[in-house]
Amino acid sequence: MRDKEATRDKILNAAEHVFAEKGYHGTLVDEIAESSKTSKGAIYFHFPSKEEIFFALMDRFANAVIEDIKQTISKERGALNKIEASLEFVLQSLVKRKRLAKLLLIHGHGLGPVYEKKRLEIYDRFADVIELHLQEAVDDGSIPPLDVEITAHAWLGAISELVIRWLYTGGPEPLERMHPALTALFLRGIGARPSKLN
Amino acid sequence: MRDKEATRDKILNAAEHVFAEKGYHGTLVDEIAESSKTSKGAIYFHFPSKEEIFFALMDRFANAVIEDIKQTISKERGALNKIEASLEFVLQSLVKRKRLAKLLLIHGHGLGPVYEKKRLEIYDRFADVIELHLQEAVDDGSIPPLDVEITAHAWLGAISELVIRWLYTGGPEPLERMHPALTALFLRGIGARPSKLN
Amino acid sequence: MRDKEATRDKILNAAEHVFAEKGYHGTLVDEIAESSKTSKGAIYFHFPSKEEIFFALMDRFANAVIEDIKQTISKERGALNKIEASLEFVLQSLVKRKRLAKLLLIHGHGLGPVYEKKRLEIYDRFADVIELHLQEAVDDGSIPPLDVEITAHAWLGAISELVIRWLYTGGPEPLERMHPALTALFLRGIGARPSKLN
Amino acid sequence: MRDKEATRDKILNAAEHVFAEKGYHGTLVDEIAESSKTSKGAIYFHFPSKEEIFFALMDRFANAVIEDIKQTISKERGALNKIEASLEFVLQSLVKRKRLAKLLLIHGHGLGPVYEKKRLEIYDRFADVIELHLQEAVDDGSIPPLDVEITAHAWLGAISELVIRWLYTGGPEPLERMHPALTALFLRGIGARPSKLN
DNA sequence: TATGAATGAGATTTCATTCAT
DNA sequence: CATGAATGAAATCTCATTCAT
Repeated sequence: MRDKEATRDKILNAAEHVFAEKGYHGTLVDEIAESSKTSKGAIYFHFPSKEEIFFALMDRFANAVIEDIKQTISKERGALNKIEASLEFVLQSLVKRKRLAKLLLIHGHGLGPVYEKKRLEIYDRFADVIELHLQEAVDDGSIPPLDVEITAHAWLGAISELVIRWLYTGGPEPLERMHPALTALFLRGIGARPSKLN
Repeated sequence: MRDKEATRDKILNAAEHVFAEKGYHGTLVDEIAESSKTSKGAIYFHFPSKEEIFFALMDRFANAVIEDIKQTISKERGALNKIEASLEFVLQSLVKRKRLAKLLLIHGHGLGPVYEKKRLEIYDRFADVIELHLQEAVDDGSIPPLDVEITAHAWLGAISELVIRWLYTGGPEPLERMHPALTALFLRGIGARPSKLN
Repeated sequence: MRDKEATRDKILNAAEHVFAEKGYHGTLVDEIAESSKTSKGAIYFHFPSKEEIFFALMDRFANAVIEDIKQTISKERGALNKIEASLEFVLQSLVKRKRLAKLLLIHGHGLGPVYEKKRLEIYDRFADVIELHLQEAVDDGSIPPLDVEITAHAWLGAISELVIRWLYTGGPEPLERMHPALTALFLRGIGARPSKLN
Repeated sequence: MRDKEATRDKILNAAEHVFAEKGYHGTLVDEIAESSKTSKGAIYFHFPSKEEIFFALMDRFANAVIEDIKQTISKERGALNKIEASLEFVLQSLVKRKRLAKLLLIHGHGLGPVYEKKRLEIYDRFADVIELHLQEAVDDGSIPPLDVEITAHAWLGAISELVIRWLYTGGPEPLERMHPALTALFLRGIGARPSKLN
């Protein structure tokens, strides 16, 4: 029997390219087939529908990023340091994986309500990590008490918006300008002591 | 002339409902026709395409909100007060006009690049108002210097994300919980003096 | 507005031709569109699915034949005469409308269980007419008591089988040979007095 | 060799189930593979096509029934007795082997002309047996001369129709009601002397 | 022999837009 | 201005069959 996984991955990789370039509705299944050098039949053997290809891509992306974030965070000591490190890491991830960022942040919306639910799920997973460490920081007295859930989601929203804007306008200064400005905004926002601010 | 407007508005109102419920691609022109109790022919008499109906709706919404914000702000004295008032007002607007908010914040994305440009335009108009007053606050020494553009967009992103989340999960505490938490986050984030925080 | 009924009929007429020639699965909706000189869109405007076109055709056929039979029968006097007349008429109908007969008797089966239900429904309507007059004949003493339901369906089955066979083998003697043989078989079968038999 | 037969039979048995339930076109080769607990590859090793599986099934059924009928008939003395016995036997066979009966009588039609030819072939084999004995009965003066070919096929048609109807409506009285009614109808129809009728 | 992943021609259906009335 | 029947390009998905393993 031929290599099942290899084909599935070829499809996913091709889909990532095409979706990112043309958006969900702009992408034909035929294009994914051609671009993946497999066939429409192979696609429908591995995925029940076009939509599911997209969702599989979102999951793959979310899992990879979450995993990386946890890795990164584990190297830091102190809740605030962990938070700051993860903020930087998320920004870097999105910037590095432009294609996937476009998928997750923009093109998916074409799917309508169904997509939005999935997206919120994924954001929740990101938020969970942030909330965890915010709560730690509150508990150890590094910052005053605050609504960690709202804060986490507000941060994610801010990051999304700025990355989308950057993705569209193609500005040159993704990290250079966004990173320090956001760090300051976020850390001040939660009442972190000035010393944490460069 | 009267009737012309009447028909156009019937179409727009119906479209607002249907788009908000099913998303852009999920909405058939036939549905708008039926829901508006006019006809497909009438729709294509008043609008050149489905896309333009959507854009007209977004403009209608953006204009109304921007106008209202300016009104609100003009009553306040002091840059920080203006900022705080507008934050509250935007939240209230979005919460009040659920349907239109859904359109602007979510469902349009299906249109792809074309839509996103339009959306960024509208966000820019919101951001402009915020930036203006942030700069004022910096200039009069109320707050330390900061990147007003990034800050404005970060705020908008945070607000969007939270409102979308609320729109989808239907949580009961839109303003009650979001408003104070966001105010604190935002004002602290820009280094407003504690006295401004309740 | 264009003439709704005319198009619907054009589609139905074309479908009758094509289905009869190629069978249900052998017929493409494209072929019906082309043959009807309308368009695929028009077809799907008038019928929700290919299947429904077929069913509409069956209904049209059944209604026409039933109507004609009733007409024919009404001219005869005496239950047995009515029965004999209708037997002759059904045979003639099927022979005359080869195309529709093929549709009803043969090609529909391609639809599977769904079709069979519909076909049984139609046969029931035919059977009802026969049963009615058989019962009359029993009641007025022309023939001995018998199971009119079973008899009616047995007759229909016999006729179907022979017509199908004729349709396939293309034998030249449809009425000439089938009609007298079947008349004798049927009338004797229900115990009609010899005088009725030529 | 053992195993080869075993697999072939597993496939045939599974196919019988699935075809009977869903009709020819409604049945996927995958379903036969799954239901037979073999594989698509195995199916295509044993049969050149889906169609041939169906035909093999029909042959299997026809052979079994014909063989049984000949057996049954050989035990009877007198042409009319043989005829009556075979009528009863065919009914019993169909009733007993519901699934195969469905296949032969109904679902195959989906195959179009190809199938119908096959079906007519099989019916011819049944008809041959009937014709043979009808002719004998005519020859020995038990019944008046008649068109034995038409009669035989008319009988088969009548039986088919009634069995199909019973198969679909699931009426409870297959033999109890059908058998005596049909016997009377058929025997009277060929002019058998009253004494033959119970 | 057996497996099941892969193929790909082709099927049905959708839907924004047009246009005769 | 309004109507809604008609258009037709294009989209997704199906499934018998093949074939590398």
